[in-house]
Amino acid sequence: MLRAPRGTGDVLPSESRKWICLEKVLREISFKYNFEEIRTPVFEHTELFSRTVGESTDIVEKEMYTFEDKGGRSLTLRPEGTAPVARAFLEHSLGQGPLPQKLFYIGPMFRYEKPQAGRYREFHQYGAEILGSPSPYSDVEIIALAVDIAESLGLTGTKLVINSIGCPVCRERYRGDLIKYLSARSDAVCEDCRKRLSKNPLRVLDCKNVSCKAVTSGAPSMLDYLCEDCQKHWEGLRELLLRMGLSYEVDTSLVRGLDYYTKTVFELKWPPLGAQDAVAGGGRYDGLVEALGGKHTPGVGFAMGLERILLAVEKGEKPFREERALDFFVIALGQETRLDGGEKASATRDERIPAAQNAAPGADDDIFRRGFFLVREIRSLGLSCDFDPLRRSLKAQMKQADRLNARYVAILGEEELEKKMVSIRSMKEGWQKEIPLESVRDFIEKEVLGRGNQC
RNA sequence: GUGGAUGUAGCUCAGCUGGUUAGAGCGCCAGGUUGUGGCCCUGGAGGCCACGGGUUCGAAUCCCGUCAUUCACCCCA
Repeated sequence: MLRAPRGTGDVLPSESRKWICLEKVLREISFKYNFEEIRTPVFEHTELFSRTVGESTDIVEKEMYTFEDKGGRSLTLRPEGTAPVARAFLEHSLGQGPLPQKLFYIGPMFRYEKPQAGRYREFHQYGAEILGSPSPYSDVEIIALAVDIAESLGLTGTKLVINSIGCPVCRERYRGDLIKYLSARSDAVCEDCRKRLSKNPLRVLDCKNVSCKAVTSGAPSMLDYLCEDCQKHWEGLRELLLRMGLSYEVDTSLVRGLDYYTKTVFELKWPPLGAQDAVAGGGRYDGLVEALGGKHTPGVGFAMGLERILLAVEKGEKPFREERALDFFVIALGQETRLDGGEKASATRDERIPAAQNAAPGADDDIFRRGFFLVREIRSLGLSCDFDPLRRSLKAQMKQADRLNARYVAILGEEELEKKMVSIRSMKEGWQKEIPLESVRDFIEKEVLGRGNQC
């Protein structure tokens, strides 16, 4: 049997309802913060990511889905959303419009990684970006948005972790000293870290290896190297967070894996998730737009892993309900109820269904046609409605209606047809009334509509 | 990429140290009710026991390999 590729998966109806709810919450909160949605392509020129995310990062080095199209272009399925937004910002000169631009996106991302709880090869991210504001107020707005979303979804007890990794100027100074410090102790760190030392020394800081931790605990801290501008920003950020009542933890080993970050970096963690507990992560990227050939345009943003969020929501205080609901189910009853002409129950499904499709039109057709018209009429009133095309027994159809969580059932049989009536039954309240065919519409408008149907 | 665990019906799982017709619950279909759902009862459909090889008189069961799933490391959302 052919299966979905490793690290990918189908979202079946019971799950897709949760996705719809989640996306609705995300959009509502985004609009509340005055962000507008942007949709960018699922693939981009490979160069966009290699230039911005960084050649030596894991993402670019080994996780990208890169391919050549028939025109010989090197393209890559986007592994993250910020660089594409920055590209679109430039391409459409959004910088010429009012600043800052506040944009959010929801969509699939791709990373060739070994799948694990809350980590997939195709995954979905929500992200929000503020372009054109250097103010720490924007940092805090981004963080507040992330926290607001988590709280709205019932995730209590999230942990906000922040750090500053400075700007290219002060980071370079720090980098020099850090390399000096680490080189002197290179035999005490793990093999991976010895490689990182030359490529990306900051990453040694968040190595979990015990001996590396021992070494890095005494290492110089980036926070002591911040230049005046970065220092002011860092202090402004912390003061604002404090005043907003957003509690945080400073973790100088928090180094985000993407090269474009400057100054503020942060993560929002939700510990019950286990190993993959970062539910949102982001930071400031003041050099990104410039690196893509634009004017200097500061930016801040974050991204949220939606599969991970969904996992968390299930474990949290407000899990999504997955109940389906139908307003009406129309049952048409003829003499020959079953379209399969009484095929043995032992027949398999596959054998029964073609029999149903080949049934010859009979005397019952009038009833079924009227039933079908009724379905259309109910739908035209704005209600959801379904019927059984297989002409099963009344009992079977009632059962089906029950399973579909139908609020009402309309029964159209010979008895009703003779009297030109329809039986309407409330599945929840249990009553059943006969209504003249021609006033069904009125009845539904009066009795059914307006009672409300919660989404 | 590294390490561990697991693969039996649509789903969740039994199947003892190898022994012949592979089970349960839920779900699905039908009947008990000549036209009424939920509860109950009865019957039915549905399994190359992940795949390939090996050991054995005999393998779902033991061994090896492959693939998949999963947890952790790495990294990240």
